[in-house]
Amino acid sequence: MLKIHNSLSGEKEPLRPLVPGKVRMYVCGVTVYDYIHLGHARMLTVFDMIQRHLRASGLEVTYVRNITDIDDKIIERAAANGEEWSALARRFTTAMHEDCAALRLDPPDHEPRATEYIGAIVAMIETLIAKGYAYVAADRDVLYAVRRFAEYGRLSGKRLEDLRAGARVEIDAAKLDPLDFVLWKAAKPGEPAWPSPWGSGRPGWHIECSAMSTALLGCHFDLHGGGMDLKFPHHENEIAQSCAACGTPFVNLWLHNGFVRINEEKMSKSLGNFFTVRDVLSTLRDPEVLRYFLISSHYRGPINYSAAQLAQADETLLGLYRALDGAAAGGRADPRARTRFGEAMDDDFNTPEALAVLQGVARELNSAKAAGRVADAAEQAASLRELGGALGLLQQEPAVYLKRGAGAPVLEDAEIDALVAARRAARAAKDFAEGDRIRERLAAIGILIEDRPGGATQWRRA
RNA sequence: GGCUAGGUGGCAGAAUGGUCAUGCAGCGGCCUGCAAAGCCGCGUACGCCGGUUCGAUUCCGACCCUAGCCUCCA
Repeated sequence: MLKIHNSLSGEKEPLRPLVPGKVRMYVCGVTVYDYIHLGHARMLTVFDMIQRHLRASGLEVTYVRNITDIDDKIIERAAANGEEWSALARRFTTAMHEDCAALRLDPPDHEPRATEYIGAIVAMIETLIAKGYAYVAADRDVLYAVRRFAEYGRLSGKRLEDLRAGARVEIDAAKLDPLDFVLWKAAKPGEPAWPSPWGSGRPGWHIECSAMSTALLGCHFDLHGGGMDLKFPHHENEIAQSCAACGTPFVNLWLHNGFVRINEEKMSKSLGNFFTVRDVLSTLRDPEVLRYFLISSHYRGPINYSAAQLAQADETLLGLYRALDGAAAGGRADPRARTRFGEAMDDDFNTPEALAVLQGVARELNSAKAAGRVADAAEQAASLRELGGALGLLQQEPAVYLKRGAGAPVLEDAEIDALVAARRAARAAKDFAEGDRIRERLAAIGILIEDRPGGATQWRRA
């Protein structure tokens, strides 16, 4: 039975889809004004993992992940570059898609862009004004009147008075309440703008998500996710907008992933301590290492990033591929491993536990290989591939994976094969000194030799 | 200041009221010409102080510490 931690209640709850067998899920995607960083990578990977497990559980999933392609930062960055804002947004959307593909993320079923939904956004704001939840301020911005929504603060566990007391924002004279937020921003000269009943302007960030999720999933749907930092105010505001406009409940389960930290601090642009996905990937043997690292701790907890941690993930993944290497294909997965794995994943997507199941399978696989139990080994290999696949791992050809190194190769594969053959000949002639010399020469350039029973030799890049 | 998560062995990281997490690193053994890989085994881990209990890392309370949110943010 699948249980999921709901940010709304703070407890694990069974997933009860509104339409039996079907799950509608919305995740706040990225604002495309720069290359995505590791924080985005974690969010994207976590919800990809979740989406995969829901489907693997037999549910029909509609996964929506938006793109914010118009906002202040896009406009600023484009102006700084002397670039058209829409060109910049397109450029970084393409870059994000490349990074997602490298991480082997399934594309969402829908990937709406805010600028494609201006009509729906304007309509929703009109409804909010008509129902008395929004007002046009003196500066022509349209604001949401937070005090009109009784439930405001429920998701984040905050009360309006506390928020006001701690508010670090300067009181804006145009606002009825300091916490009122912008639905529609009146355009300043030279800024991109769309026509509206309140004059030309552009949507605020919060209303985009409400309008897009409602347009694609309806007023009331099952799952909504995003990074921890979006809980307040973004998700709180979405609830206020959607509930008020639709007059129905909005989302049943809210999921929030933890942060990526650098030296125990949140990684963020403002702290200047962020790493882009493409920079990190360029240092790795394979993007799968990053994926493994990102799911090796529970999605809700923080994860501390360092090169040492990635090296550890690399070593561990390598061990899994080594186990797979040389095992016969075609076995059937072990039902007990499948059950243990499923139970771990059903328990609020406990990927560390699921990974531990994989390790157990790998150990049995290695034992079977060492004992020459070919059929056993094939069965365990099938388990590893199937369960690894459920996490988006271990789908590559082991022999190919093992030979891949992190940087540019010093020697071509064929040259290495020749040296390995020379070593084999030397050893066959009992010239161990020569054999060892070759091995050391290869080791010096990061090529490691592993002799297999029966005289075969596997090499890999360190 | 308000609110919310946490503090587990050298490192990373789960579960759990009494028995094994798991991985990386380390040590010993087997295997190997020697290695590597693999397998087997090893290490008195649960922030601090009280309480509940036959028994607490696990439940309760106080305290200390860390991180996050309260402004854009995955």
